[in-house]
Amino acid sequence: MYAQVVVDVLSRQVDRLFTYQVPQGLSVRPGERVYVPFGKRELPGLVVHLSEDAGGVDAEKLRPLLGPMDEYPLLTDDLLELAGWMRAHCGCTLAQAVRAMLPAQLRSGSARPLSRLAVERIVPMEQALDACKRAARQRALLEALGDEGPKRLDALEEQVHGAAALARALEKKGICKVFPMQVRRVPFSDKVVDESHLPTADQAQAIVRLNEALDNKGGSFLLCGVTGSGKTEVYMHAIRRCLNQGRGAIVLVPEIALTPQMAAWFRARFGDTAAILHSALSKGEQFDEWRRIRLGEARVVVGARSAVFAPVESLGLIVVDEEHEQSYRSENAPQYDAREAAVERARLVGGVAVLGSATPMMPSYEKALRGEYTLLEMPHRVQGRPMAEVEIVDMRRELLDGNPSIFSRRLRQALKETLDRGEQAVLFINRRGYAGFIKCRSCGCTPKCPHCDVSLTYHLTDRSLRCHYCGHTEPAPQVCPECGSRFIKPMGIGTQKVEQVFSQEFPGVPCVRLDADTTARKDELVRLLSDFRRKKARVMIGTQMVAKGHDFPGVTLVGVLMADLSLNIPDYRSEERTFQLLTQVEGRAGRGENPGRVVVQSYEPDHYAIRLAANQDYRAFFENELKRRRRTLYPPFTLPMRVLATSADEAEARAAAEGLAEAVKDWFGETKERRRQLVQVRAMEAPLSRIKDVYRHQVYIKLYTSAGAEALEQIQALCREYETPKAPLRLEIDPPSFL
DNA sequence: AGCACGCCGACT
DNA sequence: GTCGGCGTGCTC
Repeated sequence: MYAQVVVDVLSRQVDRLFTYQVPQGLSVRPGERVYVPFGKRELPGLVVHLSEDAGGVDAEKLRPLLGPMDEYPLLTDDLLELAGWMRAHCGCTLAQAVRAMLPAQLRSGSARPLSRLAVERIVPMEQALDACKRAARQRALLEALGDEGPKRLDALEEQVHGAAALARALEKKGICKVFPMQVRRVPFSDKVVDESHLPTADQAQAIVRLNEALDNKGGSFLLCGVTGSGKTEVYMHAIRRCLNQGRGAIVLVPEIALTPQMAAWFRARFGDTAAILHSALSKGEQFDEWRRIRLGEARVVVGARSAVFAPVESLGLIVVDEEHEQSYRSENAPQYDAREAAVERARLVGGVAVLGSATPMMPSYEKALRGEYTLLEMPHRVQGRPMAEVEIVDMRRELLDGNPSIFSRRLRQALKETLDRGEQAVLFINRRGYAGFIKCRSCGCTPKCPHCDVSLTYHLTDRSLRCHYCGHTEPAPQVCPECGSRFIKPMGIGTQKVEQVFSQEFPGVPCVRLDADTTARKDELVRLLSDFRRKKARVMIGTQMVAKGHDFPGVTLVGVLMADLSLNIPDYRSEERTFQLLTQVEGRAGRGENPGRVVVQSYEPDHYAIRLAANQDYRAFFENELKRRRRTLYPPFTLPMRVLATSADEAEARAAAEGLAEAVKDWFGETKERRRQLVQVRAMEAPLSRIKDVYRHQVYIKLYTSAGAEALEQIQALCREYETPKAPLRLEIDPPSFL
């Protein structure tokens, strides 16, 4: 018998399977970890399959594997297949893919199942009590211990002081046994509360379609439902169906630590059947949850991105909630996209994948329209609640009318009314826009790159405007090129500023500020959120994080201070992000009994992203944006990518980038067909041209979507060819930013 | 990735 | 004469 093994070495040069003899009398299964001799070393590896013959390799060369590392296979068969898919689609090695699928603690070796001392009576109760007639406290311990097998000493200590010492004494007498008992670190209540409401018509329809798919061959779905339409309820029904079929389910959420309600819900509804995986758990807790899943004790998994690899046996359903969230893309190797991995994994197991959002990513919705996913729409809120009423305030007008404050008259008035009624408000400011673009306060225009249709970035050092995509540079204008106004200057205010102005205008009103500074620690963030939910604060001022999926029933007013900030960050997705952000933040208003109201302040009040977000009209936004993407050649019509060359030696970085750019140009120039696949290639300095004395050059490459896997592989191969030990090249496909 | 083997400068 | 620099090359 022979085993094909992925050896735990990350290098590309060993990115293949190695065949080992399985020694007589040893049995290993696919998915199992084994120790193998590798050169002079002994390394962990993972068996991917077994065969009767050596598979063409010279049988003399084959060495025997040393033996299994664990008691059971760590990966399910579908995960082994998924690892192969990742190598093909994420440009990672098999070993990297496998590592991503295993809890980190398994590698460090310190992953011992946590055990606590427990005590168990080993003789009949009567005999035991008889033996300690004169020891009242030992008898007390025996009684506390009762008849139901072993109990943990730390639990007994609460009833009988000094339980440990007493137990030792009883052990000496041969009455009891003290031993370490394995415990789970996260205790769950196993009460199952089923509070399912009668589904709305929208929900019922979605549920029917998902059930149908679960009962048959599976499929991929895009659940597009407005904020407050009750997508979670739909997930719940699908999960129940799946469990009833004897299969398991995975629910991915963007950042579970921020939405403790989600975890609480699942615990309440599924009790011990649910496992929660997220980064706020200790490594040990994560491992315990992982093991419970692997051993089949937990069959519903809720977790962040990496939970898509949870080793659920006979998986039937994967839900990706808020599928538009950036956090589903992994930035460091392996660079996978959890949405794509979810769809692929569901396909491998013949199950169902559901991507849900009020504002799906452009490519997802486009796939749904093309039929790659089945589109399920939920255009109405539950219980017939109306969408919040959205008002857009033109900040150019405010300036003209002599109000230079960051609060418009409308917003100030609305805040006052809301606070007078004893209700709560959220003030949202998108600080990511701080990246430094310039904007004319009179006409609202922002200079854009003539080649790339993204905002130009203001560089203070030489007062220039630069394009982060193509490197185009021009001097910053003194007067607005559109209207001649002198009020053209860098934009951006922060949360501190808002807080300061707010407390001046509304003295004594308690407010919380929520941004990266105040929430460096996760528990601090959770505390601020719960303070606000419990109404200890009346107003919450925050960045993006206030927009995300929170349910604050007391909030009836949402103020968006500068809707334009995210509109002008130099990224082709800034229109899409602005629409998503505004739609989500507007969805925070009026989730309780009282109707919601939203005031959006903007210097570009007529921009389609702002207008259509106010109407919560996803479809119209999509159509509009798709037209722009077609015209400006961005996804889903093209695939932008860049190769980053970094080196302590500037000349090396430049040479690597320029060499690669030439080679790419040449390769695509070779045939007529390839020429049609390429939009552009260009080598340049990276926008952040030096970080910590490491020089950065980049090659910007844009391909038409028609270019297949072959083109991508070629680019990867050229990267390997043109990198040097001192100037490594890293390919980033559709990177989140070009800095 | 490691850890070899392999061929050229300053030290006991 | 050796110890040791890190440049290629292989690992079932």
